[in-house]
Amino acid sequence: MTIKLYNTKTRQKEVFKPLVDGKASMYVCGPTVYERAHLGNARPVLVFDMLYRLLRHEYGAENVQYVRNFTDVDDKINARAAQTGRPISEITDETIGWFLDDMGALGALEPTDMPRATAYIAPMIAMIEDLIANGHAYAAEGHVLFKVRSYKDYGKLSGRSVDDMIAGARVEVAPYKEDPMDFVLWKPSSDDLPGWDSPWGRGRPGWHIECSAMAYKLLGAAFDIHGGGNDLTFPHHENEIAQSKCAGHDFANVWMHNEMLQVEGKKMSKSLGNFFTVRDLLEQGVPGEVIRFVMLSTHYRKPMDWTEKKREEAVSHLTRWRASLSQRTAGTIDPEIVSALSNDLNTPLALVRLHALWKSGQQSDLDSMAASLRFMGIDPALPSVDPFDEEPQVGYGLTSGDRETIEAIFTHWNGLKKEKNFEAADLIRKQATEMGLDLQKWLVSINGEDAVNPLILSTDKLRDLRESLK
RNA sequence: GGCGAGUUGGCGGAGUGGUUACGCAGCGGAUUGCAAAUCCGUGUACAGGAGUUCGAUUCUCCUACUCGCCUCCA
Repeated sequence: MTIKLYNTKTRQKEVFKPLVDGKASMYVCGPTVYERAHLGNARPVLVFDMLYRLLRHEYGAENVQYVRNFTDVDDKINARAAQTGRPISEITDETIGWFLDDMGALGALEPTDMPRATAYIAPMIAMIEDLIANGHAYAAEGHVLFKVRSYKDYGKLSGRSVDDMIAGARVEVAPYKEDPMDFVLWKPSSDDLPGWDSPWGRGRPGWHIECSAMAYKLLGAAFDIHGGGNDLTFPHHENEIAQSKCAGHDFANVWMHNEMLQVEGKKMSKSLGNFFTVRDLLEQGVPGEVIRFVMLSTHYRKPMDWTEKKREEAVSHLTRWRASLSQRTAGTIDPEIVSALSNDLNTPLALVRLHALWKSGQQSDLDSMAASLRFMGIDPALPSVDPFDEEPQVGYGLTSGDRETIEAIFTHWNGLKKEKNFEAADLIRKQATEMGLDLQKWLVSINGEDAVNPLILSTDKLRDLRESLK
């Protein structure tokens, strides 16, 4: 199947042709590890997870190399350490564990390589030395700066010129810079900051050099795809390109950028109070696959708006689909879905196809649907929409005690209906509805078993209602 | 100020130079103690203007608006 990808570098969709026939390589910028990943962090992870899955499907799992770094040296981490009094390594180790747990809950596969920046300081220093030797960088006052004017194509990826940017004048002016646009490759560290010995004294790397150095070490001088959020296009990726090209590397062939996430139509930010982490959602009882489904429902190059309504619709679809799929595992991935994904990751179109397969109801279509869902990172065999799952990341925060209580109420209600005592039955139903339990929706079938509609209930109120029935 | 993306029916969201997805909601019907769930039916929307064309929602230009990045937050 021909895979087409939109390349930021050329601003058009191109047929993907790997540098090495039958093998694909990709590098995706990973998180700076100092706190829980927020929902916006999850978007590139899921976008490139889908790409990774598609490439594995096309070339075979053993023929795809996927590198995603952890930035574990950064001033934000230093600040967090200073503020909490905890050692840096403790913070970064813990955050990396969280990140992998949270992304795993969203069904993201782990990349083949997950390098930590601090393990690649020597290659960074070597690369910086090389850049200085070739006149692309200079040392000044313990800093090493990249000479932006020495790379003629600087600004090409993001479509801007150095002169335009100077006009914009939002650059840090520092006395040691020859040109205000020059960016830091290496900076000095005081004794209380992490640092490594270097030809320029004890210091630490600037942000951009790590990706150039790690991509070179792990993927070589040239590789196929480089990805990340579109906020990274400038300056991060522009700077990566400048460094790597000036070091004589061909670097990435295709550049892919996902659009940003919004929440109810607004940018997620701490000041607006709409900032939340993936873990927050999971703990509220939103299953990881629901988060994934919502993410898949918008094309990666369009802004993704996370809304309560979309969350509800995703729950509804997955619940219904699961009821039809139960244990089906024998199918093959639907070709139309592969085709949709191969066209620049058209995940919304792939979901449309899933709807069609579901609606058909044919055994073979349902088998194919199950296989396709699994391909897209949603396991149809996992009963993760079970509201009684006590693990909050896959359920709705209800306990088995709640289950027993609801079952008792439900049985009682059904008994009254069988006796044609509708007046009493309706009264119970009304009481239940008032506390958030919709008895009528309770019969949604999941895997052939009765289940409740995903509602957040109060355990105490449930108990009260049950008592009142006795 | 610079750069980029976008504007599709009530909402969400694909796509196409001519036959106009799909989901949700709504409406009508079947079913049902009522209801839920399910099933059947139902929706000619492509920001505005100009141009190219036999024909444009789809291509070009302009205008308006929205959003993002350029600044620690992906």
